[in-house]
Amino acid sequence: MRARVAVETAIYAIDKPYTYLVPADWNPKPGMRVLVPFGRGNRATEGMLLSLEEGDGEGLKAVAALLDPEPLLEEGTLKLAAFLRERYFCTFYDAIKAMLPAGLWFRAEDTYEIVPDTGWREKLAGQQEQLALMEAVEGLGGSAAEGKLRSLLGGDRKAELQTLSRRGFLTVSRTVQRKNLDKTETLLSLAVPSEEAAAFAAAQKRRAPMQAAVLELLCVTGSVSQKELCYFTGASLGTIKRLSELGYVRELRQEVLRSAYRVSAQAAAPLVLNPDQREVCESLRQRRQRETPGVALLYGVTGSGKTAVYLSLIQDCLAEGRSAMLLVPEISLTPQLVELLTAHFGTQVAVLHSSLRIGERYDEWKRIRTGDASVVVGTRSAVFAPLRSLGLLILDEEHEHSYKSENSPRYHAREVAIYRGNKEHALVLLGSATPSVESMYRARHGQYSLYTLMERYNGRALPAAELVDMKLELRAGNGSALSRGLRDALLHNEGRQAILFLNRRGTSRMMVCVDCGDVPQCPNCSVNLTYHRANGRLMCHYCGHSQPVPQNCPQCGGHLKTVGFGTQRVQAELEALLPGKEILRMDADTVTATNSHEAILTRFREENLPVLVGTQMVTKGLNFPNVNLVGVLDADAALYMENFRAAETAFSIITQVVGRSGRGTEDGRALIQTMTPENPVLQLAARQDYDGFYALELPLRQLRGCPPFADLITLTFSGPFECKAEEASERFRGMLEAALPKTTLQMRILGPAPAPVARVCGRYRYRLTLSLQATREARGLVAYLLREFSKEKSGVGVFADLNSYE
DNA sequence: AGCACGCCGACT
DNA sequence: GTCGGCGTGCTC
Repeated sequence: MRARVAVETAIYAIDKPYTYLVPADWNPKPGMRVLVPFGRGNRATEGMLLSLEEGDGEGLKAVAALLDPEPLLEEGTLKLAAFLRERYFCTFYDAIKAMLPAGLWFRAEDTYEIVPDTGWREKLAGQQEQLALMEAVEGLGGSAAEGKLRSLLGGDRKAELQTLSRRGFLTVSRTVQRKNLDKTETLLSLAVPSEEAAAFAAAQKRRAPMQAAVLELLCVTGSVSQKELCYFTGASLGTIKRLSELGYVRELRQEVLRSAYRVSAQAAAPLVLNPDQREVCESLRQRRQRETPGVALLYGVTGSGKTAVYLSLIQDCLAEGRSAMLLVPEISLTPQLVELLTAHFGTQVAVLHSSLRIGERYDEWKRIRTGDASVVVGTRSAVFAPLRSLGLLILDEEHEHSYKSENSPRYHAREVAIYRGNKEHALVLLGSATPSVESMYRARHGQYSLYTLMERYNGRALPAAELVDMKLELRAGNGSALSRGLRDALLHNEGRQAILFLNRRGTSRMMVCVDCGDVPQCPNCSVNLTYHRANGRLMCHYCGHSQPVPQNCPQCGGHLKTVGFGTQRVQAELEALLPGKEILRMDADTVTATNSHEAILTRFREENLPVLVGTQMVTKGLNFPNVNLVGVLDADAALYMENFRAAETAFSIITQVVGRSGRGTEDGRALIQTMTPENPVLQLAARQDYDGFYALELPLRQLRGCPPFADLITLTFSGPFECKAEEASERFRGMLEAALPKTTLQMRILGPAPAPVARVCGRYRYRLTLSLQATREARGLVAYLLREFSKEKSGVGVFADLNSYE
């Protein structure tokens, strides 16, 4: 038998199924991991068994070992990995690593062993480095793992170790081990009838009171975990061992799951749907019953109750014995949603997101796989959750950028959800108050079905939003962050609350020299260093470079001062405006581990503080019934981004924050401060006019050859020399232009141009952008050229990104 | 990307 | 002669 295997170490240029011989009496199945010899050196390498075929293995290497007793991936999941590989220009292993929890991975390590009687001591005389290495191995008992040597001697000893093994002084062997083992606990129970145990306990009471206590507890409870038993009785492990030896107690090892979330304390309030919601639910329910339910877009204004629709549909799904997933952009911003789901569905809910510890994540994954959990709520990567008989996939806030992965595989969770929904006959429901232009286009052109919820909760009207011209404020001598109108509104808002939003990309701070204006830059990247208060250091978000804050400006020796992104200044202005009132601030500095996003919002609501000022974070979160005033302090910031989605993002953010106002009993008000009040995107956002925005944006997308009319493939070339990176992208353009006439493809090629962040980790980056229909043929051509390019060994790396958000 | 093979200069 | 530096080409 022969096996087709995807190999872990294969890079993109050589990634393909490799064929190996399988020994006759083995029982391999597709989806199992294997160990195979790979490359000239026949290094033991992890691989994934893709398929099996009949035939002899003439001239083939043989699979060395099966690593899994049962398949880890099913047929469908293997196909999904192939889909990711083909669509997002990644290797097979990149794809499966994104799909599986980290706890499953094996770690390979080389162990070096001294070959006896080689006379290495004499032959290496004078070669200090190598001699030291050999002696270190000898000191460790003649055999040492690479990691151990590295920590002992420091630095990378790979080259020297290789030389020593080539010269025959050392042998190398490879061990492959699971990184995270399943957590188990020992369960104890009585090994004898309880009467007998009780009698023994009574007899032992004087001489061995601990033994008696253990047995008495076991008589009452039947079986208890060893940890709990020790905790409640104060017994030591020795006591238990002794009882086990005496034959009174039986030990049983059992797997336990680490769960990150506790079950909700309160029971769920029954779901009450208004007539609109009920109608949408009913219609979606029918759609879900179809053989191919397809994709539905639920367009519902802020506060129209999309969540209730989600819950109702999930409920139905479970009642039918099918499972469901709910994806959210960022779980830490939506703790109330997780709470709501656990209140309704209890332990059936599994939560998956990036800040879970590896073990927790792995355990949630296992609960899903075994069917113990049938509702998954999670961020982007939860779209791969191994739910069986999936009936429903929901993407809440489907327009959010966090659904797009920024590293390989650069997938979009929406696209993966649609793929899965299609294959597994499950309904995909995209929800948003400001749908992405792509999704709305598809909904209006019949590719998706469109459902609308226009009625706001409690029938509240949308807040009245006004654009405030900040140019006029400046002319009137008001240089502060708050316009006169906003000051006035804040002063006459007695007893009510206001949210002020400072729209800055990112949420970080930097340092600037007050004398020469210099801003410390990262030595490796073309970005400003950001100041981290927690460790008092300047750090780079791209490469991780970190340095202490300099005493004085490195350029002129002047004074360095941190510049907040303005929230601090606004806070000070507000304190002056409203003396004696506490002004709550929420940004990267005030949100810490102990003072969470949630804690700040809770204080705001419960203490009825007058003003909350903050960055992006204030746009998401709980509903505040007492907020009747919202201020967007610098609406322009969102508009000036290099991305074709800038307008969409700005519209969405402003609409969201304006929607925070007037959720209670009275109608709200919103003031949007801008230098360009004539900007149509801002005007439309102020009117909450999504349809108007869509009508404005769509023809621009068509004109520019952007989604939904065409796909964009971004090719990024990076290398240590700027001219080489540029030259390489120029050459790639030439390769594309030469290949195009032989195809039926149409494409527009933009660039080369320096990437928005031109240097990262000391590597210069250039970009080509292709505007085309990303058909199979087009992707195939790009993939082919990427492989050809990599073979050139130009010293320039390249990656492709389909419909990038960067 | 690794890794081995091979050719060439330096040193024993 | 032997060792190691670096260029080249392949990975079932």
